[in-house]
Amino acid sequence: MASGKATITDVAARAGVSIKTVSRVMNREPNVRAGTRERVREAAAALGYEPNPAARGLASRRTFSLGLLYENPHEFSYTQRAFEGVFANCASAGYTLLLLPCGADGDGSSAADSALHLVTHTRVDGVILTAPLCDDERVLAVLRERDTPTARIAPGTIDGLSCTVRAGDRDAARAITDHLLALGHRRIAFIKGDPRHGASGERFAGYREGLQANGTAVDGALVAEGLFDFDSGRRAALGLLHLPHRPTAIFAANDDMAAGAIAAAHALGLAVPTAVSVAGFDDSPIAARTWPPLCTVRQPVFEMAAAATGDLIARLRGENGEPRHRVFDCPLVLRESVAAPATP
Amino acid sequence: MASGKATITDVAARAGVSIKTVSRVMNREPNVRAGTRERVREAAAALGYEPNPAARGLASRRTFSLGLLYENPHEFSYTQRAFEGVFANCASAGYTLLLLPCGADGDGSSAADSALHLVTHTRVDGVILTAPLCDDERVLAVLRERDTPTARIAPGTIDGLSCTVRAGDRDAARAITDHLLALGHRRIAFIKGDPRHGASGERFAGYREGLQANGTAVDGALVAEGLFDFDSGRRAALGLLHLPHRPTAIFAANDDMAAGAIAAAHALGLAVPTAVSVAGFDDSPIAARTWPPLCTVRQPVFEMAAAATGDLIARLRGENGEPRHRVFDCPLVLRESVAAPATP
DNA sequence: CAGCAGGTTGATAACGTTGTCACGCCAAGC
DNA sequence: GCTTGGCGTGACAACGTTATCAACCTGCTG
Repeated sequence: MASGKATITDVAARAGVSIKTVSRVMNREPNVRAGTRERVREAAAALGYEPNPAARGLASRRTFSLGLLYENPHEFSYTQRAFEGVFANCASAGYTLLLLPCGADGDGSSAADSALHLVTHTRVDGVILTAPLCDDERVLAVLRERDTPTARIAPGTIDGLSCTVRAGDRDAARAITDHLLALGHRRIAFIKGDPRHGASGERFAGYREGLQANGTAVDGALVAEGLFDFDSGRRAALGLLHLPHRPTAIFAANDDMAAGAIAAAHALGLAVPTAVSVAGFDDSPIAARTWPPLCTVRQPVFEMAAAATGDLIARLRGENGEPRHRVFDCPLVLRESVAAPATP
Repeated sequence: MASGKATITDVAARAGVSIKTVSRVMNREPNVRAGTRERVREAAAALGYEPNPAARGLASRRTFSLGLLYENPHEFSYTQRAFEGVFANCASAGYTLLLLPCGADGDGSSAADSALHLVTHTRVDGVILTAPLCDDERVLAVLRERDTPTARIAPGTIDGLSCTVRAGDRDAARAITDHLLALGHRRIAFIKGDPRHGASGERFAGYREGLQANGTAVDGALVAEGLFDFDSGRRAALGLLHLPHRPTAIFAANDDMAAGAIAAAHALGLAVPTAVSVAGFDDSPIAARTWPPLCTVRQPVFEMAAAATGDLIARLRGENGEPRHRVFDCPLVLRESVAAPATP
């Protein structure tokens, strides 16, 4: 049980085979007789043998590690959930995961630098990008130049080179809008997300589609700018709620901004949902912690991240030709922050 | 600029020196003439040379990577902030960071297994443990057995083997309690944290000390059990607020439970802070997102994690003999969820 | 019965660093 | 002038895998 010390040579000696055969067994390669395989397995177990990843990496020119590149402006829970999904699939596939936060100091070049550093210095086999990095041209250029297999989570556009996963943002935003309309709301405000995220445009499009399909005009005064963070949502909502003819419902493009909108309503003495309904997007942990709890759509971040990782690993193994592009449904989550408007 | 391809041999050839000298320059070793050093640097830059970490690891028996082992039950923001702190110091010291979530399925052995896997399979140079793993005897035993340098964040006890950082939990809890007492509260309830965390006991002790110093009896009926998560806080608060002679203030051992307490008060139609004050602990993002915003103490998680990492890396470099033990102050953060009690 | 195809195995050379040790060289001390 | 000792440098052997290719079986085919 002198584990951590045994090498492939020790295992080979104990099993009475060559090191190459041990290597074959450890890597599940075919063309090893069942009996031999068994002997090697026993020897490895008896010695507590674990292949040395550095030696493996040196000889095979692979690291069996993936890099998760992210920018961490506001959406910490999104990142965390994505991480869990990526990790789950990495671990089961024998890959190791490196996290690389990119400074979100607005200085876009630093993200590309980080990506470059990740690829050259750590030599990960593949990279997973989350929004908004997955639409950063400089980052993508660096990865393309190195032929680094890439998966992108929630990209704005799709290319033929990388696997992508995204939520059905437009449909989900449409579903929220339809729900509000069905309850009788007509003055529905929208707080946009960070324009650098591809999802922001899609969610806004879903909102507009819903209104138009209902024959309700889109009132520009009811559309506010936000950046996906709590405070931008709070400020946008304050503006909307100060309008002469204020909205009866506010739909924010994510939960953090919706939480800000609820705080704004409270600050103005407006009860939610009696005086104003508030809806969000994501079903992040904050959605269940506001008062009242937030009506939203559930974005399956864990599943999306896991799928992206699975597709990327399949790619690394050369298992599929064309990169996959998946779209995930976001079911409606009804909670108390939305109700029918008061009839004046 | 064929970077990602150049090896130490190419650099040596271009600079007209041996590979050993290149190695010396890249590792900042002494005894290289300034002119030689400069020539090597230029050659390396011209070729876009980056040392191959696998080869380095193989030859030096080090990986220049650290593992962050954590259990992720409820405190996702804590973990995230700790990660950022650890990463900041890793990156600047040239270390790579591996994250290893441990299944928090109550099955304690799995954490030890994860730790074992981390050390044997990935061969990290050192490990950082967050609470409550840093007090898990099996995990510690595994690491001790392998002589793996370790840093622990928020441990319950201190040993002579690992670096530790922790918050001044007792003093901070005392400060919150004193603040509530100074405002005139006498019936102050406490919601305990997860007993597996060393900090839970300390925070409770600070609460008791505060009451006793003030000559106020500790009423067992006002002490409720919690697990650091929102829902346990909500339930505990519901129980407390249903007491015949209910408390005028609730002090929860962390912010997530305090947010649950606020939700409970809302659900019962009790205004915060008019009818009941609520205080938390951590100053996590949720504290600024509740309504009203949460009075709490700021735990400098980023700084704590960064310090732990710095101490661990110093240790790996053989720079200090005895492991350091640091304690961080937690300043009071006054927000609107706490006010003087109503005078009946 | 020779020959051939394909499954099974092993010798040996990479892979790109660091560690060890030996070799010049030069200044200081006798 | 001859040691001595430290600095600067290089040759070469690790480090523990995977990759290449040849060799050896075995059972069939012609």
